[in-house]
Formats: sequence, C-alpha cells, structure tokens
Amino acid sequence: MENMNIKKLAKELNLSVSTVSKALHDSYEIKAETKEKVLALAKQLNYQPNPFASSLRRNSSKTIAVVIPEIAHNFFSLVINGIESIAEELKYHVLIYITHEIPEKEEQIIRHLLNGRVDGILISSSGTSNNNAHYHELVQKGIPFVFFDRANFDVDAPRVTTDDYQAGFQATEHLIKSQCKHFAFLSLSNQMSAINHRKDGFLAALKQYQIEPSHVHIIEAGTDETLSFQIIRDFLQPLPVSLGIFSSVEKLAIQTYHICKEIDIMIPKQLKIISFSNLPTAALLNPALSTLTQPAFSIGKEAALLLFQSIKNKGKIQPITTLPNVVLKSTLFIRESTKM
Amino acid sequence: MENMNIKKLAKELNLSVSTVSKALHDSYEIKAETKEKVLALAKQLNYQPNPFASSLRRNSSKTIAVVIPEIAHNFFSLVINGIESIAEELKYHVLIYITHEIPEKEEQIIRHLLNGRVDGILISSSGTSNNNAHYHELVQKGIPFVFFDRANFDVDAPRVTTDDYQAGFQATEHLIKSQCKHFAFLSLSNQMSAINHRKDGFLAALKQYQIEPSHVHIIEAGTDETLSFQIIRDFLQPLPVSLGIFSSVEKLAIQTYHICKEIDIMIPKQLKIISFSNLPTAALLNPALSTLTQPAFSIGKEAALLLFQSIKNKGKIQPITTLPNVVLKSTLFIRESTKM
DNA sequence: ATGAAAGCGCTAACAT
DNA sequence: ATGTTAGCGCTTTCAT
Repeated sequence: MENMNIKKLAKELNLSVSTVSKALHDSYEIKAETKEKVLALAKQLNYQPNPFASSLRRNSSKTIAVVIPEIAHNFFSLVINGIESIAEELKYHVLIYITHEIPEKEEQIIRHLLNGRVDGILISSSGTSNNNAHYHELVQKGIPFVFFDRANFDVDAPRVTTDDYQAGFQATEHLIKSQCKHFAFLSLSNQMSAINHRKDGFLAALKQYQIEPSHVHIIEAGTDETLSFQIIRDFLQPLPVSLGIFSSVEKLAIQTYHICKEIDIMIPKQLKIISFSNLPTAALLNPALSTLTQPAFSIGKEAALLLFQSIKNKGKIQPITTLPNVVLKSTLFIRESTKM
Repeated sequence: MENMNIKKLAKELNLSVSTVSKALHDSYEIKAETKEKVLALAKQLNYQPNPFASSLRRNSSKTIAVVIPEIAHNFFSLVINGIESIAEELKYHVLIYITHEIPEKEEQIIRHLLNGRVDGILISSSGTSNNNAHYHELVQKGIPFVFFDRANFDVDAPRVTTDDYQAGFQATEHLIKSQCKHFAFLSLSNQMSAINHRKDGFLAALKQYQIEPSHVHIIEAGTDETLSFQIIRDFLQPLPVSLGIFSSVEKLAIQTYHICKEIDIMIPKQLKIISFSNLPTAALLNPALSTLTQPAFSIGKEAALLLFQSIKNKGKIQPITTLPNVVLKSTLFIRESTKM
C-alpha cells in the first residue's frame, strides 16, 4: 500500500471513485453518512489527493508566481510576506522567480509561465519599457498578472505602486526646510519608472520653492558599483555648500555615507541625506539618515488581492475600462540630527 | 487554436504523438531531420508542454519547497537567493512557505507536501525538538529533505548549519579581550539549537578565560517584544560595570541599543555589544555594533546542492551511514569603536 | 525510425 | 444517492 489514491480508497470503502471524489469535495449529492465514512478513512489512511492529476483535469494550479528582480532587498522580502499572507489564506501556493535585474531573464521566466504552471503572476518588472512583448503574450494566453512596485506603464494590467512623486516631493521639501542650498538627486537609471517619479517630485518641489536651477544636480550613478562610487565621489569634490541629497535608492545613500567618511565630509553638518529605505533596522540605527519607507507588506497584500480577483473573474465578461491602480503612500521618518 | 498541445502538434506534422514526444526529448530513436522539423514547429507555434501532465505521468514535479520561519530577515532572503541560484541552474521551481515561527503551521505545511507536489524540501525548522512526527512521515514517504540553519537533531536528515559554537566562542573572546568584566548572553529561547550552540560557545570562552561565574548573565528575553524590552531594561538597571553583551540574534541587539539610548547608557563606553547580524547595511552603518555575519548565500547553495543530490539518488541503494552535515563559519566584523 | 495504445490520478458529465 | 466512463496532456512500453 505504498501510495494512496482515490481508487484504492474507493475500493476500501466499497464505493465508486466518483462518489468518493464527490464526498471529498463535500458535494450536495452525497449523503452525510457517506461523507463521514469517506473523510474518516481518508484521514486514517492519510490520503492526499495528487495535485497534478487535479490540476491537469481542472486546468488550474492553485499556484501563483512572484517574479522579482532581487530578493535580498528587505523591500521584496516584506512584499513576499504580504503576498504569502493572502495566498496562504486562499490555499494558494507561491513560486518565486528571481530575475537579478536581467530583462532577458524576466522574459524567459514569463515565457516559461505561459505553460499554465500558475494561475496568475505578480511582477515587479526588471525590464525597460521598450520590451513588453512577453507581457502581451500573457494577456493573449489569458493569464492574469499584476505589477507591483515597478510597473510597465505600456501594458494594460493592474498596478500596485507607491506614490513616488509625492514621496519625492515630501523628501525634497524636507531638505529645503532644513536650510539646504544645493540639491542633488541620486538616480540609478532613468529607465525605472519609480525612480523617475521620485525625480519628478524632487524637481517639482524645487520649482515650487523657486530654487535656482544651477543649484539642482541630477546624478546618474548607474548600477555598476565601482562606477557609481566614483561618480558620487567626483560629485562631492568639491562639495557644494549646504548640500542636501535625496537618494532614490538606499544603496546609493549608503555609498554616499561611506564616501563621506572617506573624504571627511561631516553628516549632517556639511551634507544632509534623505533616502528611500526599507531596512527598518538601518533607519533606526543610523542617526545620519532620514528615510522614506515604503509600505512593502501592504503592497504585497494589495497586489495579491488584485491578482486573486483577476483569477476569479477570468472568463467572466469584464466591463472594466479603467484597470485597478492602487497607489500607496510611503512613510517619512525624520531623524532629529538631520536638522543642521 | 487556443491552446497548443502535443496532439495538435503531431497532427500538424503528420507524425504520431509518441514520435513528437520523443523528438522533443531528443531521443536517440528519432532521426535528426525529424527532430529539427518538430523543434521548429514547436517553436513557431509556441508549444509549451503542460507541466502537470508530465508531472502526473513521470511522478516528479521539478519543484522544491523552502519552508522558513520568516522571510523578512535578511538572512532568509539571502538563503533563498542561494537556493534559487542552484534551482534555476537545474531548471527546478521553488515554492516558498512561511511558518511565522508557528510549529503547527510548519507541521501543516509539511503534511501537505506529502502529496507529492514537490520533489524535495529545504527546511529551517520552527519546531521544538519534541515534535518531529511530520519529518518522519517525509522519510517514510521517501521525500528528500535537508535542514538548514535550524536543524532538528533528532531527525536523520542532511543539515547545513553554521558553526555557532565557534562563533559564540569567538564573539565572547572578543568581549573578554576588550576588557569587559561582566558578560551577558541575550537569548530568544532555549529551544533553538543554533542559539544554544552560541550560548555553549559563550560559556566555553568564559570558562577558558576563567571568568568569575557570578559575572556571567544569561538573559532569556523571549520572543514577545514588549516583554523582552522589559526584561533587558530590568537587567541593565543597575548596569554591571564593564558589561559586554553577546546578543544571539540581531533583534535583541537592536532592542538593547534603543534601551541604552532611553536610559542613557553610552555604547561602547559603558557597554559593548556584539551580535549576530545578517543585515550588512546595519552593520556598516552602525558604529556601535560588532557583528557576526552568517554565510547565508552559501548556506542556501549548499543546502540546495545536498537536496538535489538526495533527489537524484532517490531509489538507489544508499550505503550512507553518516549523513552529510555541512558546517560553515560565520564572519566576525569588528568595528574599531567597540574598543573601549 | 515511427506508431498505437495504455495509463498516471483525478473530475464531471451523464447515466441509473 | 451512487456508479460508469471519458478524458485532461503527457510519457513509455511494446509493436511494426
């Protein structure tokens, strides 16, 4: 009796497979007494339905995929937590795929998932806007998907993002009010929508407060670590007076922090930094950094909820013209010591 | 032509399904010319084999599960990265399950996985040693699994852990050499093997350096946050002279850090802290903390490699009496400022 | 080198 | 209320 299956279970009970199957699914066709008997023996013999047989038959996998650029950012860990909390409740399984920020990798993963392994996908895009054929294939195949954090705005899919414009504006306003005179925006790339929205907020705030344009610096540090160190270092020498830096990502803020140590710039006396950060620990421990924290767990939850809604609605006529687009706000943590 | 399948593909090619299947699997029975034709059309029509059909038929899922207590620790994120790097290479899929440190949850997940959904499982145990029936069921079912980080030593399964004893010894030695006179060990629970090994290392170092036993303090702070804050606060008032704290987990070190701020204890002047930490950022940013960093990525990799080896060897006669037990070392980061 | 056919375990439409 | 049966899409044994 190596592996239990519904056939053996049925034989043991002197019932037909279909009766057993119905009983296990609590069908109204089966009388209570039979159900009890079936459930009891199933439990006793430790019967577990084969998930692949039922997936094959029902054409549904009870599984979703999460496709993310990196997991070793606390942000994505928290998002996965949020996703898992919903999936667990709905008895769905969660597959993780990591693209390592390589667009081709993402394409490959998404293309693979066209095979029906999952009922839906949550994506934080690693791609640039010029490549979205694979998303369209998902649409064509009828596989629901939801973007979170990094959305591709050329694709008609629900999105869950943070209000990066607002956060950028708020962060910059904070620097302005802390008596900064020069303002720098540290960017990873001008291809990432979230980062660009942060920049837009940054620029809008500076404009509203009528900051002299020559005092505004946009630093494209890029993703290569050695290079970005050099670019930031070059920018800081010579140091603009009363510089306020808004770092669009934590990594660049930390690099800046190290460079300042290296070339003896005092934070926050000579230089103020405010950065996005989803490492609560870092934010709490380091007195030199004001941070913008994204509601990562909620993003995961919201995205999962939207996805499950789409999965449920699949096939139904959907008169939705405007796709759901959830925008959540970041939280600004200001440390006292950033005041000059 | 909604969904491609092997039947339609075969019809299109005027071949039988079996020939097509063999061609797709590069069987030696099929001549090169035919293979090419099949592959070409498969690509053109974007044919993707149904994973559930083949899983059902082959009784293998090309999927592994990772069961962890929490994902929002950087440690586990890094481990997953390591796991994913191997799984990706071997074209395996990775399912994530989070137990939230609830042993019953872990049991439930493991029991569910007895249904064959995965070919193997990587577990960081949330359970106490008195409950391991579910692990034995895995053994019975022949589902390979590997423990990482938190192992259950009563179960005969491969383990990948860090040398916590050695790390504990090293950390404590560092405190001793920094002229500390009193020594405290901050523990979450005395039920977790890793933490206990750290404690053993701590005690062994103190013994070797002949530290007066009355100067040794074991603080069981527990997992409840409010409670642990209170327990640590109580311990620090009044403050033992030249206290060196070895925190078995980062969370308690951070709590201690905050309490010190709150009740005006100067770190590292009045109090030194050394802690396990897998948040490189925190370690880099905070000058008050010396840290022990676990080789998380390698742990994930090693664990995955062991698992895939077990999966491969399944069914074969295995004369292994001593199970593989990989022990990796943590890295000690000492910040200058912790020297008094 | 290719094909026919059985069957993995389950579900559901259709009897009875 | 219960049973019979076809078939989901694939792999594989056994012909040819």
